[in-house]
Amino acid sequence: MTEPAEGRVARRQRRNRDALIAAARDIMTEKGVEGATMLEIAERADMGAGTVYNYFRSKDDLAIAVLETLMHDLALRIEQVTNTFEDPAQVYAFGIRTVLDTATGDVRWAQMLNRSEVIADAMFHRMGPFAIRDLRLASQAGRFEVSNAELVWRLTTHALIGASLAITTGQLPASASDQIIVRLLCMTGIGANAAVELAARPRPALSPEPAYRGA
Amino acid sequence: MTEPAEGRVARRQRRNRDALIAAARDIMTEKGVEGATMLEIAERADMGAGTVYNYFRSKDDLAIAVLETLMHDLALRIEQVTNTFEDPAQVYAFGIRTVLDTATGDVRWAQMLNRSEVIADAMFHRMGPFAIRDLRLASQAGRFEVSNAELVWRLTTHALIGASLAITTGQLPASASDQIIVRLLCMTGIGANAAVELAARPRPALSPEPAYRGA
DNA sequence: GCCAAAAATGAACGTTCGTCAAGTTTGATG
DNA sequence: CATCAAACTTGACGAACGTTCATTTTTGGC
Repeated sequence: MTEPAEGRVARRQRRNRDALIAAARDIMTEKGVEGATMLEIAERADMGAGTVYNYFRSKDDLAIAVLETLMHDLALRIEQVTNTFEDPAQVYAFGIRTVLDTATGDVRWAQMLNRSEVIADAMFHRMGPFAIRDLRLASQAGRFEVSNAELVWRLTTHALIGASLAITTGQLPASASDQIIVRLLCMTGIGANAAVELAARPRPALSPEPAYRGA
Repeated sequence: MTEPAEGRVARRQRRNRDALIAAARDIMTEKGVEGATMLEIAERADMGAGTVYNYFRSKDDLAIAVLETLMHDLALRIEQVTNTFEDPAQVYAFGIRTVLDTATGDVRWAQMLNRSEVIADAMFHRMGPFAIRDLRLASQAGRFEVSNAELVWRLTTHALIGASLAITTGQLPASASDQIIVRLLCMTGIGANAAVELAARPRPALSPEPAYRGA
């Protein structure tokens, strides 16, 4: 059969896969995606260079997997803070604000921003379940006017990554963050005034990032 | 002296530069940006491989120059149609709608979309003077509520390119175009209802693209 | 303990971008 | 017109990359 059972083999393969992602994440953090070579990644994961291709079809595939771990972790940490909020619109606002701050402040994100379409796509899929849920909740509560939450989230991810790139490359000042969030909130159909108010609310701190222990 | 006069040398250099852009545009149209090699481009422009680097610092520089010619041409053709419009908000709406249709329908654009950040940046700079002017005119007329037109345009370019990429890769249906334009118009601070109305107005056809004759 | 099948290996391959020393053209000057 | 320095062109070249593949090693059911 093609899938007899989830046995020891599958577990070992998952461990190797995770080791590769961890190694790639470390090296790509130091040298950027293009600067990281497949040979170096394989060596840090204690494998031959060819073995990597048993787990990832290409270098791009591996880079995407790395990004997805970063994003999933961030989404969970955001949720830890926002699940005490009263206003569902504020939950969404806090989320995109935190993503913007992380993308521009965290070196590991900043060095990957020049692969915009890959990052935006990963963000759409990995953080989408959280963001789209929040958009829908806020719409049901009458705070937002979003008929197609997926579409709004898709546009928001690209604009968010683009804005982050503009900030890290100095084309936009970091002080533009507030205005960026206001305009992204405008896409939810909320009025400009309400968006300004929403973006100005105090934001509690995120919990620190836990150490990576694989998947 | 460094710049004695605009003589024959400068003219020949511009001809060479234009020939390079034209050659690169052709080959990148056929094979995409990554598929085009510097050697092939140089040969089609009748130069040695090394000569290209006298005109463009890198392959990226050349790709950007190609994009900029496409965008400038499109901006002029849009202007030809919209300068008869009464409503300044409609001018902007027609512009972004046309860009979206072109980016998803024209093969030459579609094949370059996977370099999102480069395309978006070129669009920001080359079409920005037109778009930002339109945003300001519509704001002054009380149709939009935009305090920072540059920022809105920056976010719009990235969202627009991202949406185009999603459509060409099949992640979004082409029928989502209307909703995309509505949400991009929302970023101008106009209400959701007004955005829907604006996006639904009839759009006259664009004049056909003139043949490329260099610069 | 045996064996077929799956996984790992790392050297080799084909391409790539960008560089460089050598040769050629240019145009102002005497 | 002859001269010459500066600017330009050239194409072979280097270094490095992602990926492949024949070979070896490991695996796990019998």
